[in-house]
Amino acid sequence: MCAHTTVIIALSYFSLYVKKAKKTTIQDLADYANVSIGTVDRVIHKRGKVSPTKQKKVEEAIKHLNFNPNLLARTLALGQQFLICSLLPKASNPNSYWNLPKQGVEEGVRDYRDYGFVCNPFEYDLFDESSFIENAEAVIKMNPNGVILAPLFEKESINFIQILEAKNIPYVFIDGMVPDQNNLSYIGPDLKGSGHLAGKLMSTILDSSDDILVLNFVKGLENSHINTIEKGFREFFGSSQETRTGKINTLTIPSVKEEDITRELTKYYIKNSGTKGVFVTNSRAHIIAKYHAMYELSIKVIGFDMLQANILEMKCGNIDYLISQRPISQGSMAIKTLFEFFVHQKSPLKIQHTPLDIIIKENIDYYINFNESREVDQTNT
Amino acid sequence: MCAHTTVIIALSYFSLYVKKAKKTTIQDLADYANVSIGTVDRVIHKRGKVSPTKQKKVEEAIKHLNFNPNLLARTLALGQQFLICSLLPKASNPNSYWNLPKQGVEEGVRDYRDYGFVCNPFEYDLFDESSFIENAEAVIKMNPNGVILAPLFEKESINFIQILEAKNIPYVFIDGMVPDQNNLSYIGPDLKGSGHLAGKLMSTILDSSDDILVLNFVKGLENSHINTIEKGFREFFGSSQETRTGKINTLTIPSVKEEDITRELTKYYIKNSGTKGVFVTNSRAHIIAKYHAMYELSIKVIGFDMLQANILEMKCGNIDYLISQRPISQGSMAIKTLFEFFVHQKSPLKIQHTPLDIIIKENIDYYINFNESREVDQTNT
DNA sequence: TTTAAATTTGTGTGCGCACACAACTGTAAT
DNA sequence: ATTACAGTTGTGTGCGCACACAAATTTAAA
Repeated sequence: MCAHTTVIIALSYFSLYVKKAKKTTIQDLADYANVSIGTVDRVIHKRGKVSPTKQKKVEEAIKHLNFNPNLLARTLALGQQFLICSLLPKASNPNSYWNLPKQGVEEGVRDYRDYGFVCNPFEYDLFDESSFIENAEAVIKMNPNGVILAPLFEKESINFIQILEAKNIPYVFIDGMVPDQNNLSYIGPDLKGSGHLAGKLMSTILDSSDDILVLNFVKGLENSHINTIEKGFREFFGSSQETRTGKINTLTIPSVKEEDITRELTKYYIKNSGTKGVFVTNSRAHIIAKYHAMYELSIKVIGFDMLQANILEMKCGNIDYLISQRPISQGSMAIKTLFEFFVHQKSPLKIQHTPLDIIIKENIDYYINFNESREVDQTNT
Repeated sequence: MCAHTTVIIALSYFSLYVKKAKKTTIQDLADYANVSIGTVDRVIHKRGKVSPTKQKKVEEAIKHLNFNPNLLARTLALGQQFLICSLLPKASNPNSYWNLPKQGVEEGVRDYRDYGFVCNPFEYDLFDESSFIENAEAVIKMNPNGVILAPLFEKESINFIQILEAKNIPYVFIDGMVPDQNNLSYIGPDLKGSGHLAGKLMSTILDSSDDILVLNFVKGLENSHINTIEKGFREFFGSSQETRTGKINTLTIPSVKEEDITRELTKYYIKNSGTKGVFVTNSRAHIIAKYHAMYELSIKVIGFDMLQANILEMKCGNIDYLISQRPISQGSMAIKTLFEFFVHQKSPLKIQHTPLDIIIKENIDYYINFNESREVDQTNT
């Protein structure tokens, strides 16, 4: 203890102000309570085997000295690893939507690498349930500490979840969710709200007599939550003051092949020439934007997410609004949520809605690369 | 080395998959290069005194084994403290703008507490240069490791900065900046762009014949960057396709007292009854929103930032658009930037523009409390 | 050739914590 | 009174790293 004091004096001589922020350690607690650090340790971790007298003294010391354990030291001592498995749809190409949450997860893991966080990504085919099942089994085999899941296939997800719960593995949903589950948290948009917002935006750029098309580019079962989005969209116009005279139609194109899409759109537009606005319920607004440009149609377009292709079309003026649900943040927040849960022992909110960013030509540049802004890796000084 | 191997086997027996993520340590490097950790240390820190042969061997080991130092251990060993001083305007009340960056700074510091980050906030009077000078001197006296500065008083800021540079203390600007300085980074909005965006939004809700008022609530020298914002606003209409026939006037009210404001507004509106939209160049849009409500004027309002008062007025329909420049993020990013610089040795981008979020009634809820969403502090399991 | 002085290497300590283990207390059984 | 045995309490080790210092090696000087 004597030596300890000397050190503090020597340091405070060196830099007077800095050292007063000295944090209290378990040794400080032990000194204060006149016990050994072993006893302090027992109190902190509730291991029992401590006499009531000392128990109380230590607890008082913790309060009095405002003790907060140094998580760096704790992590170092425990040497634990946190294996996180993500189970997300496979991105069809380098610029497609599902790269973004994945990128966010990677960023998050990088932040917590030293805390022993490791991520093992699994990807399933968006159009193939059996691929989901296979990958889910692979995840289970890894016996991870935590799971990040985009539960696009509801039924299969529930099966998966049940195994996770049996093995006591916490999981968070991102991008979409299955209701009434014991997930640690859901991180993603309020789907209904996003449809509602799209409705509002559409109403500001159209007259009430204009016809609207709700366009679903979908294949197979991908649409688990698209229904919710469209419902929100229609609800907006239902509850709106202004009485619309224009129609709102829905067109679902169950294909992503260009010729199919072109044919279906042409069929639709020839029949519905009063269409003045299109709401695309996923991230593929760029497809119809290109179509409009090709046939010189001046039809308003609202879609989701800042894919490279969407950014381009917006800058050309072929997309009017994009609603971003911060896919990258979803990934990094999922990791951060698990980190807080495991390391800081904090239970997250069960629902963490990501903001719905309204993107137009005038503010799009500030969103591009915002997440990557700190990735410059140049040694300083 | 033998003992070491045994440990790995024993652990991998226990949990097969987790352990394969074992990270390489300086001891691994030493073993690989047939030197002691001391030599490895010298190579890593470029302390010299290493023979070329071993130098190369160690460097090869670093590459071959993909060594990344454990920053937790490093931080723990160094036991260093990073004292950050923030120098921001004082918030006039608990709900005013300047609480938000401050809050962000606090959040950031909490994240990096264990890394020895400590913040000492200084606040100056927004309307009093001498208060700035006093506080700047106090900051210098603290001899901090880094500084976060909102340089509202340009001249005084430059003086302050020069001292910082002489003492080799890195500093970041938030919210506003002084051009051509050696700041580590600027974190905040693109001011001109924010005016531009406001112009765009205004144009979507007004006819081209409507008159517009640009309203500056200002006192003293607070307006260093308000000029830039207004310039961006006017530039939008200058460059816009549509030829406006309506006027754009500017009114500057050099007071924050209610009776002054009411009088000036009334004087203005009586003379300019064609006014259909108001652009408030700072966070005080709620003031004029209340005025409009009182006198039953249906005039569109666009302003900045999600203060409690602005949120309320927006929900009542008295504010049409709010542009948020993410003040909380600015604070936390400033800390994160300094953290990356000090701990990870990463130089940040010199300009980190925060996104300009477009807030309307339909998406405002998703922004409220988004930053606080992970603050639930309940022990789990 | 011996000694001194660089130069290059290796070792020991501590950062704050968790955990295994050793060393104490006291009480009940023999 | 002696042993046994819980119930307590204290000590030692290592996590990965930085840094002070000691040891070993080479080189220069005498």
